[in-house]
Amino acid sequence: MAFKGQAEYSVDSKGRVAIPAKMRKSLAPAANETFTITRGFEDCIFLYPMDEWTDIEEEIDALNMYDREVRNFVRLIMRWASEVSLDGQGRISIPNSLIDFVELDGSALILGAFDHIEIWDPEQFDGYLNEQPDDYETLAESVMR
Amino acid sequence: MAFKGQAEYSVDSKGRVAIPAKMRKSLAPAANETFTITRGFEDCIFLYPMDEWTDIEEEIDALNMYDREVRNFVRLIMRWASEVSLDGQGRISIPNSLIDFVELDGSALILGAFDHIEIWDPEQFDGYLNEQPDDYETLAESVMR
DNA sequence: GGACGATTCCCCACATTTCCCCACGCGCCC
DNA sequence: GGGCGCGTGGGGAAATGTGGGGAATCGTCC
Repeated sequence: MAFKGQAEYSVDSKGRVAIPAKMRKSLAPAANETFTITRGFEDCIFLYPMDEWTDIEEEIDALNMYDREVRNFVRLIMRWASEVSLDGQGRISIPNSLIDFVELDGSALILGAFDHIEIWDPEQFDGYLNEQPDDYETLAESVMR
Repeated sequence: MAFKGQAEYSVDSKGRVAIPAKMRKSLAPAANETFTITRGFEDCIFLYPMDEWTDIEEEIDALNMYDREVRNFVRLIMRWASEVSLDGQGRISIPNSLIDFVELDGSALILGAFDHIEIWDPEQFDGYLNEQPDDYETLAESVMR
């Protein structure tokens, strides 16, 4: 039940974005139509269904908070995080802080990314693709071994 | 039910600060709407819900008080500590000593930091962020392995 | 020992924001 | 071609953050 596909949807004046119906169908019942939304890597937003996020929390819980680097990381990941649920129309509302952070204005690119969903500003994503030094085939060789 | 998110709220003339509703909902019933507030690491205030603080007390209890370093640490952490409870409006009042210590004036940044809540002076937090040598992605690579 | 003052605590009221519900139109699928 | 599902937009009600006031408590000074 992994998240697949992409779609470009509008972000309305209230910061709401629809989650594609196909991705909604990939949601485990245990997720209870609820996500944890937070800052992603490389200037995008991560959307973890509740059941997946629980695993991440367990990993964080196992860290040693008396380590300075751990505190830095925990502050960065948790300060952007919040819980969001689907409304009756299958949308979530993105916190203003995250909209500013990834510079969303008007439209958003929704990406299925296996265990989570990503939200990008379409232009930022174009820029990200162009920055990639390695092509698809080279990446596959080095990652999948 | 970890603490997530951030908010910038005002500190009124009586030293009161609201705790964001979302964080209040993450409070375990066992915490009984009560926190232990104390000096945090890196110039901020730590706010531990009562149930989490119990764990810390057990850790401290296990330390060897005949060790000079242990005594120094215990003095530092305990001398700033006190118990605070939420009022009818979901606020706590911060002891004057801690307000002076982190140089709060007028507004405070409330951070969810997994097992506790942090209170920063907004400018101090900006300075802290700028001091960070590593970016988010690098930190994640070194911490989460 | 009593009275005064300062401080703390609790309650009430307002303004803003957030959330939830309803309604419309396009497009896809049957 | 018709119906149903899906994405989009707006409005009303409840919850949230903010400020102030009054009563009880504590400590201090006379």
